[in-house]
Amino acid sequence: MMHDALDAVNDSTVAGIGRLARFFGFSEVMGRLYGTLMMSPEPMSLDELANSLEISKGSVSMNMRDLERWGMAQEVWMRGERKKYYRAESDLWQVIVNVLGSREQREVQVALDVLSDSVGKLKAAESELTPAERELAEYYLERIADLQSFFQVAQLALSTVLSRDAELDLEEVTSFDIK
Amino acid sequence: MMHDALDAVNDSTVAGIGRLARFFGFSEVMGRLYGTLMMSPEPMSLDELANSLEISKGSVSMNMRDLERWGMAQEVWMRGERKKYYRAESDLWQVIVNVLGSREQREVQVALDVLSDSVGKLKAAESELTPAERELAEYYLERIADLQSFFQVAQLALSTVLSRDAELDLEEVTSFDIK
DNA sequence: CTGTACATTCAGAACGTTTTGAACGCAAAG
DNA sequence: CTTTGCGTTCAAAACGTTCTGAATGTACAG
Repeated sequence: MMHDALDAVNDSTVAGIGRLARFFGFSEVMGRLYGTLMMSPEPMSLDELANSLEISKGSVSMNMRDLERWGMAQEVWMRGERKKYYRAESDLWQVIVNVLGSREQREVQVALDVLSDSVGKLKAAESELTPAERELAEYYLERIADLQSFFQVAQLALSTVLSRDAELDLEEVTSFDIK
Repeated sequence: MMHDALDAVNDSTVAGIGRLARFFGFSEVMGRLYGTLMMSPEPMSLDELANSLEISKGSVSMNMRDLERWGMAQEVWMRGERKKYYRAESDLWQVIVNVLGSREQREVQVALDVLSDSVGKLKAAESELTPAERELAEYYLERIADLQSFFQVAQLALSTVLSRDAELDLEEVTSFDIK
């Protein structure tokens, strides 16, 4: 009923975003739902989504909840309708900021905490160590210092990205007009 | 036999790197192997690794091959030894450059290729479309343009990071001496 | 209050991934 | 040539994750 090319483009975009989602540690279904919404001019109901992706309504329900949690989709109230409708957060930079801000930043912080805890343990135990153990402890401290530097850079990079105005970046690059 | 604190630090570091590996889309075992090597002052043999992590030799063999492919570990020839020994690539920036350079960059390129293919399809089909379909095609082109901008920024960011001297970044931040 | 139309939950099934260990290959030593 | 010690492979098993669909919850309409 609809032109083949439209279907094909829709499918490959949805598949691509699904792939991307998986790559970033989300479920593939989440990505496909997001892609489907993004390619729909109108908000879609749970049933429409389940139908479009040929998955169960239960799965749609749970995955849409996750998408909402990540700020990747929002509920839309359609007057006179009892169904829930969703639309994709269309500002991709907002999505990135949401994910980096809550997930990645927390991850880095946990890593740094574990490392400084380790340093504490090693220093506390220092006096009880044999000379051979002490040498190993020194080695551990060096390796841990490397990891700390690494995560500190990551943290700095994250907060830099997060404090930037996303719109600006987008403008800059689109104006390059790379073919 | 070894002091508890040393064991505890080793374990939590190995676990942390395993967690991180999983987070970045690698297998957790790969991360733990890398962590174990990084925390070992001496190169380790497959048997030592299998023993240390309490996993099968087969698994160690396969995962070490992957680690080598990613440039995260290197084989070390010990003279007079028939065993293979490995050491971790200790420059974390080199590891990042390896991964971003081969994996992420390819991923972005694939996405961009699919998108421009879609644009081609839509333009080619334009003349065969009904007015309603044409409107949808326009909408698709807008969304695809958004995605293209997004991936172009990603590509730009990647090549910027990759062309930088990694050592430099590390210095900059360590000199901040963030507590 | 009852029926209807939806959304949500969750146990079990389906599925995909990872691990294991036995079999095999290979090279050095005897 | 045979044995020994190691690494590699791969089919089967274990495991973890995701999906399904029936049961349940919820809110509105009549």
